Amino acid sequence: MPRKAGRGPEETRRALLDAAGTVIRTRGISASLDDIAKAAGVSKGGLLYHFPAKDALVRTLAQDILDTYRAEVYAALDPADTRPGRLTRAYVRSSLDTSYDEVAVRENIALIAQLISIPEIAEIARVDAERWDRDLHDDGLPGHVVTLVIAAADGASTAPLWGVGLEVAAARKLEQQLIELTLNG
Amino acid sequence: MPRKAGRGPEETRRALLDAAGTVIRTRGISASLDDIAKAAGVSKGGLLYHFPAKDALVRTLAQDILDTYRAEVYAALDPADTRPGRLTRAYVRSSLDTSYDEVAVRENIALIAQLISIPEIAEIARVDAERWDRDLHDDGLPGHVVTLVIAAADGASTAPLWGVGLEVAAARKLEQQLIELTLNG
DNA sequence: TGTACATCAGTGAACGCGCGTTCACTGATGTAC
DNA sequence: TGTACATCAGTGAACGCGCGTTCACTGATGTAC
Repeated sequence: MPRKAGRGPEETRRALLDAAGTVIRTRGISASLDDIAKAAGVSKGGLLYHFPAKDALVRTLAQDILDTYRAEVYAALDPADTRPGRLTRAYVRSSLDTSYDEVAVRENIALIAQLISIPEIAEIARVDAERWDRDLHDDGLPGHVVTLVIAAADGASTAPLWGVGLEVAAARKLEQQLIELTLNG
Repeated sequence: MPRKAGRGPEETRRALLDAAGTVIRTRGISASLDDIAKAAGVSKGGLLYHFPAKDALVRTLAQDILDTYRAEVYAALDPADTRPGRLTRAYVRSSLDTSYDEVAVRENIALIAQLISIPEIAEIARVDAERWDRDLHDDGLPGHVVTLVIAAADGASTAPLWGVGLEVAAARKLEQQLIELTLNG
């Protein structure tokens, strides 16, 4: 049974990446290729046609998640906001605003935390983190304000990883406090 | 070759836990029992005498790390400090003060992040996180201050996990800001 | 103090299972004429 | 428009290796008398 009717190869590839995300999120990084392939409706061989090895799949997945998050933050930029710190505020909103896809954002952090034990992926994450560092420090705010606000946003969005996330009201309040710090800091 | 001269069974057990920590830190959770055992100067069978299965070893390791961290924070309590928020300040100092064993504290976070994909350990971490939540909110500070300060401390100490930690000067400055927030908040 | 015996703290070989990777093969799709 | 052929997008069986676990065995330590 070759090429599934109603699905082009690019869609299969996308389905495999998505399946890898959900399966690894629940079963951990030791999830088998078989499980991932099945979740995408493809045989293990089919998976390996698109990604020559597990490493390649997982590397692509990590990069994809980081890119998606960056795109989300930039999409959260407020066009009406022209004051210094607008990127920082978008970052805060993306990290804390529960109206987004709260679960997805937070689960992705847990997923990346798992993938990061693989050296190649640690390197990918490092490059991404350095880019955030540059971009956020070019955002017009004093360094110590950026450090505090971003650390708090990261801490809050990483909290579910340890088992207890913020309640919605607390997250709203924190978001408000952090935004204010970027305006009066 | 039974019982190694100059080392009692309790010391062997401790050596196995320490070895598990360092080996898993560098090679990830998929590190083999053979590697861990060798690092502790024991055979694989010897390891399994002390810990009946890999799960048991890793569970004990996780609990040990969490307990150690808690003890460190409580040891960092300032006896001269009787104002509200003293535990929160100890938490901040433990997380950020680079004079402690900075590397160890931060690497332990990375280690726990890896272990947390195992459901049993996720549960252990959740219980621990809830206990911190209670203890910190009984510390005499307004909830929104605790949330902000602890989130920032967590975010800063988790930063190395993503690849770029704070510079020493920035960490000092952040520590100072957070302490001030607990005093004037 | 010596002896006998039980238990403790391991050793190291063997087993078996799961999983990543390879490979021969296949039917649909795209292209040339 | 039909036909021939190449390539694409897979399938699924087989292989082999690593790793967790089991197990028979062992020499040192502790205990009773």
